[in-house]
Amino acid sequence: MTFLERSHLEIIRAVELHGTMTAAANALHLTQSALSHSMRKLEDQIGVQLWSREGRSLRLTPAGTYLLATANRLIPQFVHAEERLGQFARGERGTLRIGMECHPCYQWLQKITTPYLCAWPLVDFEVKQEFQFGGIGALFAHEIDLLVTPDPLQKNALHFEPVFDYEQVLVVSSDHPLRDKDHVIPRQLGEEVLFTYPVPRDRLDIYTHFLSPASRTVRKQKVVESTDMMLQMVACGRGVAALPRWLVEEFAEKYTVRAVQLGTNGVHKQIFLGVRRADLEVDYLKAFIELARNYHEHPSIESDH
Amino acid sequence: MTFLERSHLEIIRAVELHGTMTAAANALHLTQSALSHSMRKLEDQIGVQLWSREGRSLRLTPAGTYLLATANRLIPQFVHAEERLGQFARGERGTLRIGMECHPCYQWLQKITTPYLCAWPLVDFEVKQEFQFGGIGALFAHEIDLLVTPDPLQKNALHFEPVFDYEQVLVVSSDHPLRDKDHVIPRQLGEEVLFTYPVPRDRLDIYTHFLSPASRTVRKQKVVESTDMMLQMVACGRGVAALPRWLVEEFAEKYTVRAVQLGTNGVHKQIFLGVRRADLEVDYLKAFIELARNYHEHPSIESDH
DNA sequence: ATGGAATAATGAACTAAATTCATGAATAGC
DNA sequence: GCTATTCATGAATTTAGTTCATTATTCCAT
Repeated sequence: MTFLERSHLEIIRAVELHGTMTAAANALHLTQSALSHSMRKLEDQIGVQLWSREGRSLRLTPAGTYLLATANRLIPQFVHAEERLGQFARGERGTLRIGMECHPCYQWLQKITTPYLCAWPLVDFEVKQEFQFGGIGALFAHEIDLLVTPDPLQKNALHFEPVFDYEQVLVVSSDHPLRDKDHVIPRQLGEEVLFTYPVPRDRLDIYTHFLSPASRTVRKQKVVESTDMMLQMVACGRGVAALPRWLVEEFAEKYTVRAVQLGTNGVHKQIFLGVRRADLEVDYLKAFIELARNYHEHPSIESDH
Repeated sequence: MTFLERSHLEIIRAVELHGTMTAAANALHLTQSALSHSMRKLEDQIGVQLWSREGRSLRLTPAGTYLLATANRLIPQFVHAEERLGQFARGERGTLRIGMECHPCYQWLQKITTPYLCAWPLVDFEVKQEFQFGGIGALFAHEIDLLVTPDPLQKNALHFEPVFDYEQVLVVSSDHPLRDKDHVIPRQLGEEVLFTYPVPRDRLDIYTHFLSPASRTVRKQKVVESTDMMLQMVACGRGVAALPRWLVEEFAEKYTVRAVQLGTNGVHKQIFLGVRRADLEVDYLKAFIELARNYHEHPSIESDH
């Protein structure tokens, strides 16, 4: 009943990677014959060809294509599991895979990273930003170990920890009419060009917390990839943007822009750290959350250098 | 370097599920000794205990807990992959990639699609219309599996099946001078505006089978993207077009247009389904050709509702 | 306490499976 | 055509996994 082995997945990947069975066999330190026997047996068992043999070359059938996709998904997880087991063995135990679900989070993360890496030199650090099934899905699927997000979710198996409060503000150029206003109201953006990161509107605070509740919109929305680019455009009067206040202050020397409060009360946000509850015991993970929680209490001190 | 096998994952799951190694061994149709040896070897290789042996019972270590979580995540994916490969084997699942070489073919295809998708719910369906090296080239290059074309080609490795006969007619508005003619001759289009799909003239039947043989042309040719747009323009007297008769009848309720025979004998065409001969064995492909062949025999019945 | 039942560990014998070796057939490129 | 390369195949061989038989431990009932 169970035919499929890790070795089959390794082989189909290697054949795809190296082009021929012979080359794949060398790469795997096996003979071409071994691969041929092994895969032929699998084909017999599942009852479908993985490759169509055309002349002396192999072409993946739909079934083969599917199996290759499966292999590309599963093998890295085997490799990662072995790595982590090795880390358990050496008592280091740690690849910290962090997922980011918001652009400003990334700027914040960079401030935490340096002190953490110093304190935990043996912990490998990976940051991912794209998730097929969202950040929460990535946590569950063990693609990541820690999720940085503004949207916590009440789940039994997950724990969310608030680590950073910030205010989302409007960024305008230093000669913009709104520059010295105490605050701005949605109507005042009606004729503006708004620069945003390339994400859906329902993930942009300026829409969900400011424009949309007032049923207002801007003249035009333009997406830019990077914060630098965004501030550059704003600085030279091409439009406005919405960013965390601390981020604007950070870039104050580089770009001459002003921050204006959004609405009469301001838009106040929190960043959360999500983690699988089972991992709350893991030392190097616990330490990261601890560091993050303590760090946000003195952001002004750190940024005053 | 690669220790971890599917069997290890199966074992650690079974031990957790059944409580003891002995029970797990029975469930897996192996002996207790086999499991003990197998897991012991893995522990030696990775250098860390998976269970702490407390008396005669096993308690998972942190490393073991991690491996169990990995197993619970990966094993179901193996099982699912095997199920899907089984579906491929039984011809239930595949990807049917269809290439279209003519615009009216597309309308025809849509009529086949619905019954086919119902009959083969697990077959993925893709339709492509642009080919770098033509439809035949796309078939050879395995870009597509099925080519819908009016131009069959005698090739050893390919099989072409006629699936649909139709008559290409001139479409005019309901107050056009030609509306009640028995047929139209090339000269009578000399002052007309002709709407066509955006393809080269040598792929347009009205040129290859009607105008060009008589060395005639129209006053002006205008291209439009869609059949709807084409009929709309014709209906309001902006020009004429050439379409399959059944297509015109299908749109008769929506647009008040008339069909007039092209020339004394009419322009009669066939649509062919091209397939690689090697694929004639594939169930879900065979079924599509079968369905297409049977469907065209009663087009009038279907369109009379 | 103590014997019996159940557990996992261990080493040797055995079995099955995977791998290699040697070879053949097909084919792409020169 | 010829050569080099590719994948397939069958038999021989090696490796790995499994069982068998046994031991040590421990849990539990008496």
